[in-house]
Amino acid sequence: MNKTGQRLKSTDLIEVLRELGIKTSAQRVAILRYLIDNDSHPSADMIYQDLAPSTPGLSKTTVYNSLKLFAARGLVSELTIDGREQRYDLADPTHGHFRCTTCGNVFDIPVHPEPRFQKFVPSGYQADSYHLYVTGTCPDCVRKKSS
Amino acid sequence: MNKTGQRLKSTDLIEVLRELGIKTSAQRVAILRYLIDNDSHPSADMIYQDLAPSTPGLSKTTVYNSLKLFAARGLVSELTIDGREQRYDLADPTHGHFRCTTCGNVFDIPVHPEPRFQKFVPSGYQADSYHLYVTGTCPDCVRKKSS
DNA sequence: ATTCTTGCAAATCATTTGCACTTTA
DNA sequence: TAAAGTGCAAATGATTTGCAAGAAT
Repeated sequence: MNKTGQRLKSTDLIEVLRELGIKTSAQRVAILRYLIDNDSHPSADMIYQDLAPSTPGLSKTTVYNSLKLFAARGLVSELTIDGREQRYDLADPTHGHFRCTTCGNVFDIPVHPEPRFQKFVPSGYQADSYHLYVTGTCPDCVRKKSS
Repeated sequence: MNKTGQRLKSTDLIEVLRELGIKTSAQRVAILRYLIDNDSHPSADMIYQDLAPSTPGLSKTTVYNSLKLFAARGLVSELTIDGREQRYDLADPTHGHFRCTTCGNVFDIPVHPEPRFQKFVPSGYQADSYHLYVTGTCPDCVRKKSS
């Protein structure tokens, strides 16, 4: 379920892909829809597990292929937030990530004006993207610990 | 070779470990020295490959064990900067990282007053660490491209 | 029709684990 | 000497690769 609770029309998703020069397929549309509908920063495997029942014949290879392609086209960003596995997120430069070291969940944190990070980049370096990554305890886990 | 070009005495390294409640061993001292002498954000395997010739009998398992222990004690930080493998760095909250997407090298960037990131963290969340991660092109690669 | 995508299985590669042996405090 | 560390080899788990069959333009 996405933020607005509406199910996006496949034709809209197809258009998104076309605009990025990505050939469409039922699988790619399903994966894109999944990313839009879930704020869960999923791994390739999570996507596969969730989609497989409703997407007959979907293979994990295709999930990997599609995500890699989406990332190359700038549609999604690859979060390397956890040592072990790669996580994915719809590309959106206006937020960073907070990872709770207690429950392991990853939360978005708003980081509006990215340009303010420019000053940290030494001259000579050409920055393409900025990402703020914070580690700590989320509200739920803070509560549990204090009770 | 470290920044000052001096070879640190083993007794000093041993003291560092002891202060952190880490039992010492020849391997741990070698790994710590390596981290101090190299600003290369190495992976466990790079450390192993570089140290193996001069550290008879060193095993990759020990490199992993030591790094995990150092990280738990706050001596090093685990950089999850690349999808594939974990990278390590002497802990130092006063810098972020810049990864050149052309040559793959990782550079430190000074990010002095961390507290300035606090404002991005929504209330209720308890932040332990902040890390700014920038992606782009390093000066060397900028030069090569324009020539 | 031609080119790109898919999916299976096998291959890789980083990291972890089990366990007997060695070292440290 | 008790407790912790080490190293080998095997196990695990995520991701990639080769390749034949299927789908899109």
